[in-house]
Amino acid sequence: MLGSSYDTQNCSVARALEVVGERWSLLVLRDAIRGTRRFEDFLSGLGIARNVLTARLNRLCEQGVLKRVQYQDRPPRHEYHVTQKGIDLRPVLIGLMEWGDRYSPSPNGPPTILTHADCGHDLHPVLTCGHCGEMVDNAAVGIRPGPGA
Amino acid sequence: MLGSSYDTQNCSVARALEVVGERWSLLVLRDAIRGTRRFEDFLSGLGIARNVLTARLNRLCEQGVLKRVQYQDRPPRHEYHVTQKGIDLRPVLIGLMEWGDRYSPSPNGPPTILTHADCGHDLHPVLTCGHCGEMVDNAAVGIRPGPGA
DNA sequence: CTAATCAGTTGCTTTATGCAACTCAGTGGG
DNA sequence: CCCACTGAGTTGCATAAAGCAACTGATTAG
Repeated sequence: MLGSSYDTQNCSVARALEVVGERWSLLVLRDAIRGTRRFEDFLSGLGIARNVLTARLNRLCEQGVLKRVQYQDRPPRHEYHVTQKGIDLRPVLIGLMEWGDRYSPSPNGPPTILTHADCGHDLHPVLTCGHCGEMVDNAAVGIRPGPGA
Repeated sequence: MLGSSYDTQNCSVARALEVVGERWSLLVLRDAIRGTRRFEDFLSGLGIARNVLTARLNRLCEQGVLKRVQYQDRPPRHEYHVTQKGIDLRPVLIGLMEWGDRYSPSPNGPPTILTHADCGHDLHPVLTCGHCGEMVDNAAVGIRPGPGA
């Protein structure tokens, strides 16, 4: 990133954004989660510049969000596969998607709809408390300093 | 943002990132949600450059994520308050926070802990299906094109 | 009269990004 | 053999964004 990064901060959000906060990173990941694996496919799907795509893929691989896998020799070619670490960012992408749909909707309706395989319905995830299972509304969220504060 | 933005894409994630995808935007919002309201407080909390902070606050206000509120005349001064639109991004911030804590933990433990006022416990939110209420694991998420595709 | 505070603005330098052109290894056709 | 084509980059250059320090302007504090 730029000269001084977010590292003066002791914040988990900032640490996450160090990894995926650069321009295009989350969109590359979104495509990767959707199944895109090859350089040229990311390129045409995103409209990103080639050199920037190279940089993003390398960084995401370094950070373990993607993994480079060789799929042929002669000439050596590789694809980019999402790792568990990458998949675990899906809640963030889903959050952005729901928010984008609500506040900057596309004219004809949402371009992508998630489905829940377990119940077969369209998926609009909600945050629930991992402890009591209740839906978390924003007013009920408190913040307190943790041990690393 | 830069010359060609994400707008060649028909994607809700991209539209959301048009609004909050620039460097610092989400961190400004995080501080605003935590209660920061004044220019100098954002500045010292973030380590961002003054001119960049000006630009981010203006853009977030334009987009309705923050609202500029005058709190005195002579000299006229304003604070920045989070709107509902901004608060609705909290799931995204929470997602980044949980992911950052898991994969780039700070050495002494998480710096910030969320609490759930309704049950009194620490909050580790999980995504659940808005329809069937089951916890959504990533394997169960499907994607299909929506009407705006 | 001077210093301090808050909220910016201005000017200049360093990074990132965008874009087009080029490389390189191998494939397919004539 | 010669030529075009594909996939995955690399290089060079122009533009845009970010970082940094210094400056402005209104007002209150000493």
